[in-house]
Order: sequence, then C-alpha cells, then structure tokens
Amino acid sequence: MDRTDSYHHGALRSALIKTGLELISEKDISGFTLREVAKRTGVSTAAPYHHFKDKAELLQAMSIEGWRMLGERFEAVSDVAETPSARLRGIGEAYIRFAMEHTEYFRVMSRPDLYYSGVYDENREATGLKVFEMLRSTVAGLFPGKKNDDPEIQEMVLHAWVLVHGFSTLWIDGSIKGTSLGELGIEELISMLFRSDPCLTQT
Amino acid sequence: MDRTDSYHHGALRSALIKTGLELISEKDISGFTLREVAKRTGVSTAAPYHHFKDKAELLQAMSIEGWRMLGERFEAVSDVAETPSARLRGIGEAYIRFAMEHTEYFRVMSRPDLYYSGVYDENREATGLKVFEMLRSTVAGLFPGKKNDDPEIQEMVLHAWVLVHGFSTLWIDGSIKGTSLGELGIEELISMLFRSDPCLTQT
DNA sequence: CATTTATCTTAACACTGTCAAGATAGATTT
DNA sequence: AAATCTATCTTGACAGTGTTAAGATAAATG
Repeated sequence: MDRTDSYHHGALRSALIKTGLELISEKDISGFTLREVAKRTGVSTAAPYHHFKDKAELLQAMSIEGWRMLGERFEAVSDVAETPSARLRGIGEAYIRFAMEHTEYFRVMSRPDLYYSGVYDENREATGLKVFEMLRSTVAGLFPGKKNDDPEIQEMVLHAWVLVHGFSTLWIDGSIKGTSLGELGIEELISMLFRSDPCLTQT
Repeated sequence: MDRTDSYHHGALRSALIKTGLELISEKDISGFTLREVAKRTGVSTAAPYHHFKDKAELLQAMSIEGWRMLGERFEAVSDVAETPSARLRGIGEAYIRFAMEHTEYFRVMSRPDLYYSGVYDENREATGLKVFEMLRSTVAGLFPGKKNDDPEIQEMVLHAWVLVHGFSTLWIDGSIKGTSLGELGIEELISMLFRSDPCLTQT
C-alpha cells in the first residue's frame, strides 16, 4: 500500500466509523473486530486508539450514525403522511423495517452495554433522544390540545414504542420463527401487529 | 485442591452449567469466559470441551435452564389466578420480572446468535416452545369455544408477547431511562403498560 | 530550513477460544 | 486381585483478540 495513504489526516475517525458500519453489515456483532476495522481502513492495529478510547467508543460513534439514519426515515415518513394516525403508523413501520434492514446497526443502537465504556457521548444521547421526541410529538398530534407530558400521551408513547421494539427484536432474533406464529409471513405479521392496537387502527 | 475433586464423573456437565449461571449473574455476557467457568468449577481449561462442542453449546444448555425457570414461574402464577384475564396479566408480569431479576439468563435465552453453534439442541427448542404454548393456552382461555390456532387468538398472542418482551428489553437495556418516561418508577410503568392494553384491562 | 505538533507504526502484554496428545480415574474383565 | 479398557481430565500449544508504551513519520508552523 502507498505509504501516504495510511495517513488520513483528520479523516481517519470518520473512515473508521464507515468501515465499521460496512463490517457490521456483513458479519454479526460477535465477529466485529477492531483489528479488522483497522486493516480494512488500511491502517495499523493501534491507529484507532488515537481517535477512540476503546472498541466500545467506536461502536458508540457508529450507533450515532444509526440513530441519525433512523431519524431521517422518520422524517421522510412524516412528510408524506396525511393524518396524525397515519403518521404514527408510518414511523412504527419504519422502525421495524429499519431493524430488519440494518439489524446490526439496530443491535448496537439499542444495547448500551455494547458501547458503554465509562462515558456516554452526548451526541449519541442527543441523537437518540431526538428520535424519541419525534415519536412523542407524533403521538401528541393525536391529542390536540394536550401537553407533551400529559399522562395519556406518555402512556401511548410507551405503548407504541414497546410494540414496535418488541416485534423488531423478536423478529431479528428469530424467536418468532420457531413458534406457531412463524408460519405467517412478515407482512402478515406486521399488519396483524398494528391491527391488534386500537390506537393505530383508529382513523 | 484435592486431586480427586477435579474428576466429576458424569457430573461435570451440570456443574459447568451451574457455575456458568452463577458467573453470568455477576458479570454481563461480554465478560463471560469459558476459561473462568472452568477455573471456578475447579477444572482445567480444556475440560469443558469433553461435554460441550464449544462455548456456544454451554450457553445453549444454560438457556434451557432459564426457560425451565420461566416456565415454573408461569405455572405458579397460573395456579393462583382466578380468571383467564388475571392469568394472562399474571404471566405477563412474570415475564417482565424474570427479565429484570435474571437479566443475563434472559439475554442468552432470547438471543440464539449467542448460543447457536451449528446445531440446535432439541431440548432447548422444546423447553422454549413449552413456555410459548403456555402463553397461547392462557390467551385461548379468554376465548372459550375457539380453537388454539384461531386468527383472533394468534393475534392476541403476538400482541401480548410483543408487549412484555418489548418492555423487558427496553428496560434492561436502559433505553427507557434516558427518555421522559425514565422519570416514572418501574411499578408505575408496568401498570401503565398493561393499562394501555384493552385486552389486559378487561375483566 | 528547523521545530513543533498531530498522526500513525512497531512491538509487546495478557487474555481468549480451541485442539491434539498424553495422563489418570473408575469400571470391567479375567 | 491384577490387568485391561473406557471415560474423563490435564498439559501445552496455537492463532486471534483488545490494549498500551515507545518510537517513527508526516504535516503545519515559525
């Protein structure tokens, strides 16, 4: 390799994040190796340590990118939805499909113990919280006149979140496949899931 | 150590499972080491390999024990419940509390990629499925006259499962804490969760 | 051009999962 | 009881991991 190529001045940090996301898309999290991220980026084994405290901190940075992407999807869906209830249903489905398409991002994003290394990156907290707030304001849209922290809204936020997150994790972990529900197709399951929720089926 | 102590004739397998469960209760899954399990059991590094194909297979055996315990809890709750709906609510709560009390068992149990090593242990599949069937028959109790595979029952099983699993994972991963819902206590959240479900609040 | 600062590499450490070869214990046979 | 056999465990090694200290190299600055 060209010698000067290994000097990514200022750009190594983001290059590592990018390579890391590529790598995690191919293999699962257990095969995610800091050494291989470095090798693929064309840099020595120890190089990442000048940009990240440890492996967990790189994963944390990667999860920020995941949250940003999910936020974008939420926005895209919100823009085209015509009713508050269609909007809620839309971002719910977006959540599930994101988990299915980017399973390994999703794993890292929702498992702080994978990337926690003593200190939380405030950017990560902010990016994750932003997505949560998008959900909350979408739910609030169903209750015009009520404040954001109204108990009824809080309850519905919890319910919606739990529903899509629970389904996503069960699905990507393959837990559903082994049961009698596994005979159903994914589309059927999703519509079944939303049908079971009165809040999401109301017009 | 006494020399003969290291020869667990026939009992090493279960001893390793037991030690493994103890170890995983103290540390999280990322700190779970086959070598330490062996050392704690008073046996050499390579000894486990005469009883388990690899690390994943030990984890699989451990997860069977977890499913068995959860099944016991379900039965205990079912026995005391007086109405079908109280029974469903009871096992739902049991699911959540099990996840909170035995977080690391729960993690291994619900993540096949942690213990999958090429072949599924049929005992594990059977034990996990048994718990699922307990949920299904509990839901079926709400619809006397309908068959076990009635679509309406299937839908409600999915809904109930997703609800308790989603909440459990969000809680143990600390995802809720960072949001506005984090200000609420766990008891409050649980009752909020069940209140949001019309099926579980009906009498 | 010389010096400073930012960035990366080399070389090592302790630790991990895993395996092949040999040793030891208990059971079985004679 | 002695000898054999089988099940069980240990020793010692290998490749791969995260991580760190010390030194080298590139770019920026004077």
